[in-house]
Amino acid sequence: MSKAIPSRSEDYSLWYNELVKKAGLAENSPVRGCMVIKPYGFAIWEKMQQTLDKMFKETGHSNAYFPLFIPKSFFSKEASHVEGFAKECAVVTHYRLKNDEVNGGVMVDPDAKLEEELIVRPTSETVIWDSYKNWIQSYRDLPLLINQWANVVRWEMRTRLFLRTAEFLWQEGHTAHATRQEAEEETVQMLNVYAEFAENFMALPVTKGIKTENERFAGAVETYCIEAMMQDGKALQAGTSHFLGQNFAKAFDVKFANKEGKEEYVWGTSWGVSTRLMGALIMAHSDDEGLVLPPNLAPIQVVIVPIYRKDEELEKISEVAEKFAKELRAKNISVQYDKRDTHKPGWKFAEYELKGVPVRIAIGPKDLEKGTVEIARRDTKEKQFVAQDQTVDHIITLLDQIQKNIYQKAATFKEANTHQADSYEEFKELIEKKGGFVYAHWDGTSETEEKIKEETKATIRCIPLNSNQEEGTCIYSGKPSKGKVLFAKAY
RNA sequence: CGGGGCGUAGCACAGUCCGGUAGUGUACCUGGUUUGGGACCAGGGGGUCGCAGGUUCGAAUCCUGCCGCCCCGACCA
Repeated sequence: MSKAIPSRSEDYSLWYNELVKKAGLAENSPVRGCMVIKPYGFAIWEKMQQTLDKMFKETGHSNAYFPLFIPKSFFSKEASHVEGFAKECAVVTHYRLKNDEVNGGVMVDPDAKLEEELIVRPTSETVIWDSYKNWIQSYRDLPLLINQWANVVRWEMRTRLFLRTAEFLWQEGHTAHATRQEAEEETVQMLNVYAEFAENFMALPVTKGIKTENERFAGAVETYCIEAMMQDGKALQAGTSHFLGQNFAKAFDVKFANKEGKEEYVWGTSWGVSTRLMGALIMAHSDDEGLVLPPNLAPIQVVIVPIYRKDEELEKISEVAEKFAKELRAKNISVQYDKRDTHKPGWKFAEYELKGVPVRIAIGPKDLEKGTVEIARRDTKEKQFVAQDQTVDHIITLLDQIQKNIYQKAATFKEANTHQADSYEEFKELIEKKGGFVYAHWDGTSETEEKIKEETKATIRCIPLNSNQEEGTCIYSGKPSKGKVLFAKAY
């Protein structure tokens, strides 16, 4: 990137957009509000998918797939669910086109109107619970632990690459349980899986918490979330896990016979993360040179660039390079040896920095002479010469250090931009001037939350799980508060 | 849907006020010299100036209408 990370939110948006495009992650599609994910961007997403999928399976979940289309009638069975999603749904009304004899081209065939419209899923609770009705009869069928990798469509008014697109890729878990307690435990478990993934793989420190009633998922009893801080100080909701109570079971009549032979409604959860995580990854770690990818998610962890004048030189360098590539791959490290003669070394250096490759090895004639290689790390941009016989070990430790360092840097930033406000004056000052996360007392009412949002644009991101339960008075209304909550401007 | 900005070569833009038949950088192609931080020189290809209509001898430029994109707001993962 030619310019430094901008501080004004408007400039930050442009900077972000430019980075996403330059790094070859994604681009705007001609289709309204949609994006094209390019191979390099998709490679990162695949890494995320593989990692999460493994974590889901380790916690006992299985994958399945449900329809893209949801009959309108399904959708309206859970009252608050419709209300929450009605405004942003794409609707299929016809099933055929025909030649337009008047204007040329094709037109929607008016004779092909569907009797019942189909909604393109904005989320799959309704179709899935409709199936669960048939899948669940007895307590022996529970718990039912299903996940689906899918695309969903939400007709958002304004879109932004990865963070909010009309169509996005995600994973949605939908589980059914015999008891309230078990469902609640599942909700928290999956929240912890997300937090672990964010922190250990994305190198993204997150705050776990519960959403307020205003921000709660439509149809949920309780919504848990993880909130991350971006480099402009704004908050980004990185994942949600919902305790659905018996709401969907009642709406879709999903009952089971318990051990005593009595019929009961099942208890549900749902949880999801999306390609939005890609946005989080980009915004949390990138610098003026481009992406900074944590080694645990980087499609290419190590790139080897030869520096040479003549073909004989390249041959000798390649021998060394191929040897390292082989040895590193044997240690499960993904390596790319870029010996293209169509680009010069300096060009390649800049290119791989833009793409966020964590480690670069450069090998030139000087290295052949001295038995060394030059190793550069992306996060700090430090370079050093390392003896060839120590290179593999060095890189293994280095990748680990980089992973930790990126996390630490983000954690330090989050810490430094988290503040406490004891009065509304102080609160407004912090939100306006410093941004970041602001902890403050709140009286627990939606009215106060709304007022603060109107006046400052800051919303309650969550009621943090690990918050100290100190009593106090609401900064806005002066009424009693049970503990501080997390406010921030959000994406 | 409101408020601002913008549509000219693959990309980034100048030219528009003041009309004269399209330009710069970059990318691309060819040849040569280069290669330890996005090389240099020479030559070359590529644009119905967003679309439609109007004014004019003549329109990227002026007028009218439409379409699209971006940023901010409302909505949201």
